[in-house]
Amino acid sequence: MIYPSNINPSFTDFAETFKFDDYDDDAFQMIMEGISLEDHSPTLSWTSSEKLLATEVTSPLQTSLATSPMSLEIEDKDESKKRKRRKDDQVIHVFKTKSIKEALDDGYKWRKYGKKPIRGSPHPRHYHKCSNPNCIVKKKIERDTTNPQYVLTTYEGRHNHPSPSVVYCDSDDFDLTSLNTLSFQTHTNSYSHSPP
DNA sequence: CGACTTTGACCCGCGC
DNA sequence: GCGCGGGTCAAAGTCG
Repeated sequence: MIYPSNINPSFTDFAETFKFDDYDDDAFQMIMEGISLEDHSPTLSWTSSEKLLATEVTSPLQTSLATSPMSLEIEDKDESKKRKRRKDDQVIHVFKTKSIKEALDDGYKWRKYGKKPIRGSPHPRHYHKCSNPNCIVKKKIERDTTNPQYVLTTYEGRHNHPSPSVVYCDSDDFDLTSLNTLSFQTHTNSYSHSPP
């Protein structure tokens, strides 16, 4: 089974999303495209412009990584083009999230350092850096031009420190022992994440 | 007062 | 070489 290991909302937000009976009324809708709210068994589907390059996730515990962007890697044409100008070991993650809010809580602290109007889009792009002085991870946030309901969040690099607000899980369904090592395969490399 | 946001200026890569 | 557009810097403003 493939799980969207996401993405941005803090685990708290993520969990709450699945509890909403009438989520349309909530100011914050975070529904990843393709997630079934009925059976709580998420499956993935992405827009045709995106190619899912990492597909295998081993357990529902992936949802516990909602606080961490080190998960799935999605490549679209533009990002692939831009990547050529980046360092070889640069890791890019693009997440598409249905949300009214643009500033989704992913558990890390970010400092905004720029905002630019994007040609062809009525919505500006926001630039953020990780607030940790020793961490060079960057995040770009913009609204999907074709569907403004969605927010595209692009992460560049990997955090070299734990999230200041990690919540791994609080459900009986989760097997904590599985958290020791979670591995992912991307098109550029494979890596694993061990929680602190 | 420190942390964060805003915003105009600047830098740089790319296409022509 | 030049212009355009995306990305970054840094000073000023804001907020708690």
